[in-house]
Amino acid sequence: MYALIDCNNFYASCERVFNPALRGKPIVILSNNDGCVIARSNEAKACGIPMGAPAFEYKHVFEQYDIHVFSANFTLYGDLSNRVMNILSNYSPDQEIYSIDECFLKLTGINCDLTEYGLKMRKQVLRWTGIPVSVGIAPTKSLAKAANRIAKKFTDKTGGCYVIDTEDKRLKALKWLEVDDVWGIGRRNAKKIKSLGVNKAFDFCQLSKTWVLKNMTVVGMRLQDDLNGIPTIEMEPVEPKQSIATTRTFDHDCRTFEEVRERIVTFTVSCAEKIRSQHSLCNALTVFIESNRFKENDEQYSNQALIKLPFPTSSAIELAKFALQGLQAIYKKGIGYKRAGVILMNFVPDTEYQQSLFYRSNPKHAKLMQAVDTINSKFGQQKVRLATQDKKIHKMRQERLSPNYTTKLNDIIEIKAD
DNA sequence: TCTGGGGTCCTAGGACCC
DNA sequence: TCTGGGGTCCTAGGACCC
Repeated sequence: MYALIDCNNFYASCERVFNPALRGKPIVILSNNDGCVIARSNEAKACGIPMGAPAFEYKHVFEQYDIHVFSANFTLYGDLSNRVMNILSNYSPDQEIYSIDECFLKLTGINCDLTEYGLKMRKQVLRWTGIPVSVGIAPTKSLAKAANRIAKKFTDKTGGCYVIDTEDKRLKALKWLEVDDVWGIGRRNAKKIKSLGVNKAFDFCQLSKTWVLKNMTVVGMRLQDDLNGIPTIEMEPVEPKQSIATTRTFDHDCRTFEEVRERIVTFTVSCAEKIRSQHSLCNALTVFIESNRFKENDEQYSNQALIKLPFPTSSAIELAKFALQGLQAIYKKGIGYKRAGVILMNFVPDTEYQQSLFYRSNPKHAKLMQAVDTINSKFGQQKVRLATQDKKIHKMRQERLSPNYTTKLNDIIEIKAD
């Protein structure tokens, strides 16, 4: 059996942990630059605020319903996530952390009553961290996802844990679950499936293999089996990432090459720091730039450049040079750029790689970067920067940021008493 | 004025090989 | 008039997830 444990309205719950007065009140969390709504409490959902709502368009709704608005505080959410995952790891040796707010546990060899087991997890996480979670348990991962949905939707009845352990329960769940809510069926495929008059997960399982293969590739066929109770989607071991990206939407349109160049270098430096921390070197990178798609009257342009490196490296200095080659190749004058990014890929471990006959990474850089990483981790992000980066650190708009309650040790933080 | 970010997997089609 | 057959590797783009 597999369990899927999912934190309820995770970001909103994190804000509530240290500000209990917010319990029962509507909360929304905004993306970078306070752009879009990326998380909502149940109360905020009830006010009709959709996921991804642009903050400026919904300003009046926030005021009308007295909604508490927060800038995303990923430091806080990341730390609380670690605590939740740590607790849950005690319930099975086989844990897959699937995202910041959910994980799978393989419950092989657990002989007690599974509903009790799930409720125990929920209770302990709530008491130790203040984060409410829902637990779904079933014979396959996609069914555990479905069970989790039931647990969450009918918390009053289920107490926050639902187990699919009989054929009757499996069929009942699939006949209840909408096709668009099936894990692995996205907007595009849901539309295709619905055009056949199929609306429930159960009916999706009845579709012919030929149709599924043709329209949804082998991914769809695996999902069908998994929903039918044949475990097909396995636990995934933690492995180093295959690509690492830093991408941003800017708070204004950048119209000069220098401005865009500075951002690209900063993104590259950030990516380089990330691959070093997973002990990889990269062999290729992509740079992309995009105009402002919301300004329909402006000339639209977007492009990307893939640069293959002559040698594998994780040196920010070398990577920045290659990234700028890419930028130069695609940069077009006269465009207002609104978004850009850098993606590193084709990784090899930093301990074992093929030396090129003619080119190699500057051997001094490895030590230099190590020193930079040490300094920055001790004294704060970007204390040591490349000269091509901006003199001042690019500050995001974060007008409603909560304190880093759990990770900021130097400051005294006032926590409101419950 | 303002509109998110970071990943994975799969496939079709092109380039190349003998 | 007529133009082989069977592979592999790579990449861009599209689907999905949170």
